[in-house]
Amino acid sequence: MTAPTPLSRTGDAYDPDCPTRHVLDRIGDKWAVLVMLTLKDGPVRFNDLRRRIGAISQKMLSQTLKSLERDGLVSRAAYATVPVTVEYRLTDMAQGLIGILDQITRWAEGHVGAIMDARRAHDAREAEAA
Amino acid sequence: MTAPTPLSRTGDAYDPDCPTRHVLDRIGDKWAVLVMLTLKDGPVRFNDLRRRIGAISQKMLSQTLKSLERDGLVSRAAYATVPVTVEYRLTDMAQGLIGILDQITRWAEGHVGAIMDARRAHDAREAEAA
DNA sequence: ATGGGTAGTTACCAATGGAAACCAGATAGC
DNA sequence: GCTATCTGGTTTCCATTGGTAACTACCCAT
Repeated sequence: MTAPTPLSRTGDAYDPDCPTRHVLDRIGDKWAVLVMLTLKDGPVRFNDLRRRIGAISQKMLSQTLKSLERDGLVSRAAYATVPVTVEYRLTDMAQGLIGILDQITRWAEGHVGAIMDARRAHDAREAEAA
Repeated sequence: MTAPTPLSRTGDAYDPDCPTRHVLDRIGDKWAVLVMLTLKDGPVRFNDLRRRIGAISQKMLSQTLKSLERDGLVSRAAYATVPVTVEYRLTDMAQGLIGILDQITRWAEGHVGAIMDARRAHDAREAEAA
């Protein structure tokens, strides 16, 4: 490292300055992934999202939607209906990501048993050692 | 599973009691993903992992490795060498997951430009509104 | 005028994450 | 013997984050 070198090697996710890392941080956001997955079958309203996800607070939902919108992954549309309707939907860019996210949920569903077994075995070994 | 009611619908990641959610939470862990990606080409020692990832603290690395080991995604092997050598490697189960994680990094690398553009456009609109 | 629906924001508090110090055991240098 | 350095962590403390619940604001129905 002789020079300033802000020339982020695109393949290197370890460099905190590498923009790829920002994207990875978005994936590494509990709620963002869940929100995107909830939107994959079409637009959903704010309170409807909240009810579907269940465990999310209004604050975190609002915050998560804002950052997803900022990143161009979700778009917001407000309609001047009786009580204001605000619909959130995935952008075209997000569609490709959803496919991968779906693979993860499928992997998770397929391996959740093995993971739970591993946990039980591990905890048993722990208890034994204690 | 003779237990009362925790009959989690396996397809429902929204139920906080659903075990799939636990797996998703593991993916939704910034460091866990980065650690697994670092281990994908073979076993790596503790301090070596720390140096490669760079931005991670010892505490978080230790914590992350422990939970990955508990979930059966990473295995730990200690060798009685001069200074103790501890190697971490991905388990067979984790190999399938790595493939999907790799797709995410590839997606991220391909779309990081569009995301940064979206952010800039969004921030410009924000500033204008203010 | 009270309750309920819409979509959020705000304030306050608990939990999490990060920085840096510290621990334990052994080797190497002076 | 004393200090430095390597290994792989643990502990401590503080800042940031996330969650809970209350509040805004507007409109409709009873």
